[in-house]
Amino acid sequence: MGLTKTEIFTEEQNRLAVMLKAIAHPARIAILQEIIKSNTCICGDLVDELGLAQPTISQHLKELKNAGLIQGTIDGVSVCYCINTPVWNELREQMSGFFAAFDRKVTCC
Amino acid sequence: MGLTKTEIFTEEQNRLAVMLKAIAHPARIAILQEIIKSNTCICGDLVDELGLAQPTISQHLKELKNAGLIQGTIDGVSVCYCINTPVWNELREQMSGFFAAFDRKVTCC
DNA sequence: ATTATTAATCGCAATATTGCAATATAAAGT
DNA sequence: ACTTTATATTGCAATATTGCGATTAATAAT
Repeated sequence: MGLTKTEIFTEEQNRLAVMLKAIAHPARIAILQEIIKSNTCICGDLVDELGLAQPTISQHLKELKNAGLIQGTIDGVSVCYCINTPVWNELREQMSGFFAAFDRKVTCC
Repeated sequence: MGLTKTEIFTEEQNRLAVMLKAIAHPARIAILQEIIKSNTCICGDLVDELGLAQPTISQHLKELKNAGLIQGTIDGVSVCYCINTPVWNELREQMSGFFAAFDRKVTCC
């Protein structure tokens, strides 16, 4: 085994899991924070900023891109990464729905 | 290798990664949604609701509990699970900080 | 053409995750 | 004490993730 049973869950649940899984790593959180702070980022900047090797950063960027959270545009020799707004908004809405659902509950076991 | 370099990241980044990693699975998203909807939940309800075996649900509950997102109270033969409000609020604030940081940015590469 | 510069890919070893059958634990009812 | 009910733990096979050295690809500068 070792394979997630995606077929028994809704499309929304699977989508949200993919997006959150992409963020759920300290390096990728740091990368996203850096991109948000600087608006755009190239791989080399992140290698200098965080203490990780270039292939490692490149792979994390790839995972964030696969999840749709960031987009990369070729800019000469380098690649310019930035937040992919539509997907970012999708995530924001999913999460706020999540939080809103609990919002006013206080009673617990 | 195969070990995340937690030491080079901030405490906040690592904390957020742990919380998001716990949520980042469709089964655990479904479990959290069910708990939020019903306010409290026992393991057996979730086994009936989702199509997963009892040990599998139990393990997912354990991971959510380890991350601090839920808490379980023994209630006779069963265990009553509910959202752990302080940690849930911590997550909410971290995420809203995240979203707020990007909020008004539109320019991209 | 040659050489930097920048980023992606490959290959690998170490480790983590996923799902479940089998089993164990523990409280409640008889 | 015995049985039922509800959950946790163990052990295992399949798969996924993590990090990086070595290499490759592709553009830019000389």
